[in-house]
Amino acid sequence: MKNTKTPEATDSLDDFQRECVDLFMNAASSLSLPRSVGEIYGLLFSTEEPLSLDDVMARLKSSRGLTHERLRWLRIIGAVRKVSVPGRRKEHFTAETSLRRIAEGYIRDRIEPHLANGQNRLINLEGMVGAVPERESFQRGRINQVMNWHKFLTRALPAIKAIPGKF
Amino acid sequence: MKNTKTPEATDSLDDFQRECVDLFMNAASSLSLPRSVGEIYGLLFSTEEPLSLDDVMARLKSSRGLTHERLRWLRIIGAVRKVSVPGRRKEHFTAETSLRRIAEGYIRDRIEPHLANGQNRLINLEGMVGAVPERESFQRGRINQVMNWHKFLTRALPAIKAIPGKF
DNA sequence: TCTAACGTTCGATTCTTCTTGAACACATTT
DNA sequence: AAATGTGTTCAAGAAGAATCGAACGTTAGA
Repeated sequence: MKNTKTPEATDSLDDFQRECVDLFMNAASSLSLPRSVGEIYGLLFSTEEPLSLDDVMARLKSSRGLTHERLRWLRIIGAVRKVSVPGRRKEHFTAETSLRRIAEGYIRDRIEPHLANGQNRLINLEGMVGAVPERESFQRGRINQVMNWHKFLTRALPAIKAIPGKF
Repeated sequence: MKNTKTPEATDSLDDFQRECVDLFMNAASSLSLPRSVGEIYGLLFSTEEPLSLDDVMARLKSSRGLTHERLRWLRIIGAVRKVSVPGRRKEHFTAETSLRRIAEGYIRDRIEPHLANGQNRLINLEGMVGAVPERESFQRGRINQVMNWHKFLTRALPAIKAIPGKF
């Protein structure tokens, strides 16, 4: 008879893990992220030992493709780290618990690119001002407004790194 | 022959408006909000005079129900203000241009409720610690971590109101 | 080199969310 | 009160996003 089970660690979740999975699933959807992102993060957050892709897949009963996709996203953002487990060939993953680092990654990958793009669009907008002369001053005012936002955000975002304290 | 057009103001957008609509539509979807939210905000942002629900509907060629729904959402968040236009019966709307106020509204309505809820869940989580004795210290560490996040966020969010400057 | 284990990609399917349009409710004017 | 203008709600259809699973690549060890 062949052994079809993983060597250690059960496939089912304990209460603590179930509750964490649920907690982060909710958090994810209230940030408008896919539920499965929160689900996976919650599992890793509540599990002491690093898990492989197959471990995660088995415990959350989701597909290989999806699990892979979400783990990759979490890794890019910096919410999950790849760790090598001695004696095992598979890649293993563990949760990053520094909110600061996660926020930095999220900002870097999801917000800053849009800010940079917005810069170009602003320049573009300026070329359209004054097609109707009586609206020119209103339109210039609006562009100014957006430039202020832009300036504020490009200053405020890096400031997060400078906030003291552990979080 | 009956007059089926609105008394003043054309139904079509000028270049400046079109560009703003597009700009905010993109911004909305990169914040994972419905595109139509950005579309409506962009129109109001780029239009000097307040617009009625029917004005918005006509110019964006979208349905009554949707336009109503989105305008209400924008109003609740505080990104759009209701203004009364003398001599007109309909309600009219105009864009709030203070990023600070918009952010405050968004935080108040979409983030703080989840934080409050998270508080309860944390208490709940604490009851589950130690079902397996050897995991107890790990689990306590995690709960501590989340409590730190919570503490940080409940301090950081109100701090936004205190940031000096116009934005 | 061959084989087996593992990681990655992608078309098809399922599920959510957005959007529409028409019905309803409420207020204002005649 | 009737008629008209206006605001709100909701069931059903359309569009889009999340998910699955099988096929394909890649790497490690025999």
